[in-house]
Amino acid sequence: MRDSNRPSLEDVAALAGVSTASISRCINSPQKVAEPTRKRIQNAIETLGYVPHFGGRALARNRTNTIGAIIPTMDNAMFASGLQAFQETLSAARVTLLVGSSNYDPDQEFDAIRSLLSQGADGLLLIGAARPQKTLAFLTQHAVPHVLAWCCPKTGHSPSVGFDNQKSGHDITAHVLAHGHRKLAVICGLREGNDRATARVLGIKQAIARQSGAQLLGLEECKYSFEEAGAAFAQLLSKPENPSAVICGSDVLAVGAMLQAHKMGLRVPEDISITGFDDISLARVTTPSLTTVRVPQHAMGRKAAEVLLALLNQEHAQTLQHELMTTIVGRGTLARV
Amino acid sequence: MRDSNRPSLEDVAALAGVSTASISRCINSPQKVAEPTRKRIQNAIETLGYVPHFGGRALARNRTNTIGAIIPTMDNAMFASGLQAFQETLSAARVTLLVGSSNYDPDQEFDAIRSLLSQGADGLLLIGAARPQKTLAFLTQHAVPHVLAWCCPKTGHSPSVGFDNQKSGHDITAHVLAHGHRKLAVICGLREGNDRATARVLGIKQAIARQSGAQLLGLEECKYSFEEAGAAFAQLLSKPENPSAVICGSDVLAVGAMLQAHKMGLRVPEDISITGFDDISLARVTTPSLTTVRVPQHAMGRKAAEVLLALLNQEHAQTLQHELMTTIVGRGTLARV
DNA sequence: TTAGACTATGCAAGCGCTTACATTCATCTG
DNA sequence: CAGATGAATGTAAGCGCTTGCATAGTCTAA
Repeated sequence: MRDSNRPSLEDVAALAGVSTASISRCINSPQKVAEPTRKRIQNAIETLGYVPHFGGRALARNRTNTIGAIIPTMDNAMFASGLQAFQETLSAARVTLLVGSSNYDPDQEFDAIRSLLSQGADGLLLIGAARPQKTLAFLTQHAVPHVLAWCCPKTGHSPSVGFDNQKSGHDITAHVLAHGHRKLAVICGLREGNDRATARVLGIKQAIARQSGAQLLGLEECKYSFEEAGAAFAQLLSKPENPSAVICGSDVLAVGAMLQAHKMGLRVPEDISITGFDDISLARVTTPSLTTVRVPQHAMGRKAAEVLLALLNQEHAQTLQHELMTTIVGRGTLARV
Repeated sequence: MRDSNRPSLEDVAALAGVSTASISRCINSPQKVAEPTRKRIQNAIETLGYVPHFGGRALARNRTNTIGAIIPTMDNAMFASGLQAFQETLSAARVTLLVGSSNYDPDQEFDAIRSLLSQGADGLLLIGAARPQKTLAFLTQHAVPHVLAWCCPKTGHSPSVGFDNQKSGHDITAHVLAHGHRKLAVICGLREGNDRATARVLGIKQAIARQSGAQLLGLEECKYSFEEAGAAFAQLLSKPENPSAVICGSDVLAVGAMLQAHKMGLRVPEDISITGFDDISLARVTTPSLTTVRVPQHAMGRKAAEVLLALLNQEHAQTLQHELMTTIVGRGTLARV
């Protein structure tokens, strides 16, 4: 049954006294329509309040101009500004962003992929490189254009835009060691299925191994929440020997640790140093503000969008793997010992 | 040109040896298809990796099972958890959420509305009740199902799920006054086109007016950013007479003010009290943590989704205006004088 | 046994749009 | 001035799916 409220191309055509084809052309490539006709058509569109029907268009074009992004979580701001930049860039290209979340669960990610595709997404943004065979097979079978972000896989042939998590983990640790710390501890996110967290820890361990006299007193895995990070921090400090610095795999963890330190009467950084990772806005808000690793989220999101758009337009990209650099932001939570 | 990668209903039908109609039925109302046929069809779907074509479906059904939400900003977490709850509820009903943002600009909001509708949104979530005639006319003309959130308009007949901003502004101010403060100042968001901010300030002024001896020493409007709020705070404290408490229209503003106070060597709350509004996660992170107004974001988002879904299913709702209650969360930034 | 009631499936007409191709008409060229 | 050229517009065939209606097959009850 025809929805009487919604004017169709045909209605516009009738009002403007032209064929539907002209209307379509007028909308999609105005230069193909003569000036006076165009004016008449635009008037008709205006008066009817015509909005093209998405389904009809998608069907005829076999393209939705929609792309999907699957983010592990929206709970914290870890991916927010990258996603924002991604979205802005897409928006400029008149492409709509559809967001799904995986909850750090490969199965949920798979579902999200199916769901976004069934919503008509022309391409996908995925976080990280590690995923089960089933997912990879699905992406291949359907030839889904996609780009990986927040990582820079040395293997595989998916386009990617990201940074070297392992190297960054190494760097911040070297930075902490350079401040004289030797007894370290780590709080990281759950590593299973999370290649970024895994790589960061690898880098941290590597840096510690390279520094004589340095030791890793403990490592706690937990979800990215203040509460769990607080508990992890307490756990690390319940052992006979206390670390002088706790390196955290994310700002959220670091802030959770700081909150807990405060509860336990420990001063940061006088009694214990804490570092984060990501440099989300949270990092500037705490007292003292957080020494952390700045991830070029904005550039990453933007570049990822550009790569994906190029992919959809069948442009042949030169570079498939884009590696961006992280930097260390020295603020107040790291003391010299 | 047919995309060879993508199996269509017809392909599945051929493989399963049935008509396309049966496949469609098997997907949309399995009970209408006999057990053995269903099995065969499911097999075929599986082996081909069939995913229904969104456009085709949307066209045939004239419904996308997609709804749009237009949020003023995604920069901060002000709307995050409400939106999260909204999305979860929709998700459970197999409806996809499309998010747009307006940047607190009515024109951008109008564009976002058009854009989401042209993306096929079946309905919309909008924040606040104040919008230009042009927008209202458009919504009416197209008979767009929508619900307003974060507000509870006494007038107009759009369904809404929200709270009384004015009353909440009044309440937190009364709370501050009850702590003995008499010299107050306010930092609020830009009020033009923002009925929530406007109402909150109205409530604040009302409460001050009702308390003899209380005065409003200054009011600064600024964008919702730490920096601008910091500048606003500095401005308020540059006058001959200093407030003993600064009431902020949002946690973001309050945190910006706290950061600035810290820079200026003022202790919170010993030297100056600060209150927020919203109770986003930020509020727990500062030292001391923020006294603020808790907005029932989760309940609001969930309820809004329920109302909107009911609307789309043509169910006749009893109540159209849902008002939820806010509460005051006393934490560390409000001192007694 | 057979009419009647169901159930399971197929047929085919759209849904609103895009676009290859056809047509018309004005303009130019030799 | 006939024919060629090209710009502007129209015609109509799908795109992949849903669904009302038709049909075939199965079961029940008198």
